[in-house]
Amino acid sequence: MSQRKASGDAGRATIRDVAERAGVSVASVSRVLSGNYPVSEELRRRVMKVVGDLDYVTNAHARSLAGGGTPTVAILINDITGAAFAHVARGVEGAATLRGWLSLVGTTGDDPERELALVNMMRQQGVAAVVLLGGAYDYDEYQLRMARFARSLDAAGSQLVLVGRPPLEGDVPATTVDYDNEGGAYAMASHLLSAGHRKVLVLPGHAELTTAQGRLRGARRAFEAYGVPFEPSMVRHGFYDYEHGYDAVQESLRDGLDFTAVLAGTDVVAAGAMQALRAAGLRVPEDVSIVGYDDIPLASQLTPQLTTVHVPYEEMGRVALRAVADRREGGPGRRKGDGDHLVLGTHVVVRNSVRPPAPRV
Amino acid sequence: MSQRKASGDAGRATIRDVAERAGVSVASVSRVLSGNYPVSEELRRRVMKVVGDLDYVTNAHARSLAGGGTPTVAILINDITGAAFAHVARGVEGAATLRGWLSLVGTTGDDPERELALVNMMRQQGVAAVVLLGGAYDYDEYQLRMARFARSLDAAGSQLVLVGRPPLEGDVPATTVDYDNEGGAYAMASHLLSAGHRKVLVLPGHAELTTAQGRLRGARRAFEAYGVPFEPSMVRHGFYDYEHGYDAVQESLRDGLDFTAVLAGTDVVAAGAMQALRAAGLRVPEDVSIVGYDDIPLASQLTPQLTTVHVPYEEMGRVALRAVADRREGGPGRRKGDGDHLVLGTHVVVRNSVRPPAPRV
DNA sequence: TTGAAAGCGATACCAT
DNA sequence: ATGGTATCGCTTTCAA
Repeated sequence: MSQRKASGDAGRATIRDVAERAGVSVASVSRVLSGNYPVSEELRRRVMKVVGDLDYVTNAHARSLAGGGTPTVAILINDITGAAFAHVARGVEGAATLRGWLSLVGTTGDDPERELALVNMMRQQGVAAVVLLGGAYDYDEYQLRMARFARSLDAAGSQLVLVGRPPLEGDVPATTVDYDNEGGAYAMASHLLSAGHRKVLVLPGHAELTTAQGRLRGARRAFEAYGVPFEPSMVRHGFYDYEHGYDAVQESLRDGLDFTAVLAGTDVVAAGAMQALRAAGLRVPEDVSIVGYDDIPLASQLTPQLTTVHVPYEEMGRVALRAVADRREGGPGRRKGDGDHLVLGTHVVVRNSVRPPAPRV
Repeated sequence: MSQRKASGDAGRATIRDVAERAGVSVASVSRVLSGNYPVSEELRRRVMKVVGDLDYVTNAHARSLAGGGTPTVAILINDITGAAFAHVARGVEGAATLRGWLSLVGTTGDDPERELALVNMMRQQGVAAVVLLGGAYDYDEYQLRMARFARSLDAAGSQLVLVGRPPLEGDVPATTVDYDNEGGAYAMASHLLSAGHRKVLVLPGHAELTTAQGRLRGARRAFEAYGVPFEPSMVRHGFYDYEHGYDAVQESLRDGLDFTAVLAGTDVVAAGAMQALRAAGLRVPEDVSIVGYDDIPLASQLTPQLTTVHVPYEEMGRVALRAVADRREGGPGRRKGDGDHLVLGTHVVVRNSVRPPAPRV
């Protein structure tokens, strides 16, 4: 009987417990378990037997400290509840798990304080990378903030990855995985214009949000291309939620705005708009056409099914993780400190929510 | 200049770097940072200055090893993409963050192998608890599997928490946070019956899934209470997805089944059913009524808005985390090894998808 | 192939 | 109030 522990049940078994009980050295146990070193069949057998008996698992903290350790990615998001987030997260988590990596998740709730606290927490954890998800509110301070994160993480041997927002300015050690936001909006608006719509209610999202800005730019460009004047009065800003879509349409109707189509900033906003239209006795798409953006499952679950812009969220997640992994292994011909910028394509998915405008009354 | 590191930039700064540079002992630095010990103002100032300059953060692994460390909860789920999951996760994550805890996330994809691998991985991480989310497929092996998880985790000073599924049988050290699944189904079915419906198409979900079983039981009990015969031929099993709802209704229609209402196992299934009904030229709720289950945002975004059963997902998440925290601190009058079973209430949310059945043709 | 021992970075006990 | 140091559990030279 060993002196310390009466008889092996106090707390968690350690590698030493396994070694003693198997009558071998801790080094040997370590080697058997890591599997990255030649060991005799006999040794492996004896060790594994004890490991099974004791239901032993390695202490990840000790392992990390000593050099080994499972890489971990941290996913940070404003609100875990969005469908778009879920798909990016699935992409990241799936790719991470495939490589045996772990995924941490944190929500910032749009609070810079919490964001900072979380980034530091992740830095303490020694994560391989911090992945920031979703559009950002591009205030003055924002660029500095992110640059600081990037450098802190980089200095600690970690990385900052921005997903779904524009790359940072200047020479900042961060990777960006983005999608052709403006292009998608351009194509979507063109679709509406080519169907004959000229009076379009535009609900791009919150004015300070990078994604909303891009979508608005794309729409405006399409109008220009079609030689159709873009009326600022037809633009209503607001959050990317159902209520905003509902309220914006309801108010526009009340204000006597004249429109034959709604270009919504997201599918959820489109859903709200649709409901408001119907509440006002208007039919979709017979009286008013509606298009969304994101192509989350909701888009095809609405009636009529929504014509929208497909964004490859899950793939973005996978791409982000691959970028992290590549970079860790000293990516091909890539200076450390270099910022990568990857852009994935978007495309319009035509369903049943658009019809040519009804002849003017 | 110290001998090892040329000049403080190799990798991450350690507590020793901070101590040297501040001209104090590592013990002092530790005390300043932990803040759980009296230190002079002067010392604190000097240390914090250096900490700022070096952008130092403590190594979480070392800290854990040495005794301290941030508690972490692991959330395990089949598919991260479900709305119900998102809300439970938000509850858990929110409550965790509130306490300064971290949240790990893993997806099992319905694969027992991956589930086991993940549980072990979490055990290695020394998590405070593993929270398993969502209904389970209750095969024979299931109970044994979970019991094994529970004991392993318990032996390692961790915990197993089951959320959204029935408690385990026997004396297993696991906590269960569940909702009144059967009661909700009973109420929902009663609502339909009291509106006059007698021919109801029931889509409870996959037959082996605990949640589906409970919902089916609830429905059956309601029929009995109303003295209405429950026709097995009116029940169609399938996955909890949009396609199942669509296909089940389409096939039922094709098979000439006679029904005036659909009792769907989830809101998503209801959405699919709704679409299929409309594709067949039937109006909701004028021709056929529909009810769902879960009360995810989708339910109120559909047209007509769905009458459904509200499940307090987010609260379940919070409750689960609180249970973990309580237990860690030696919960009030609770033997270690005791399994807790918490059940939250559900209730029907009446919206616009139900009408009394149309007079028979 | 296997074992002994030196760290990894922090905490906390024991001195001072 | 502050400093020295054993220790946490594991990996990894270095020897044998």
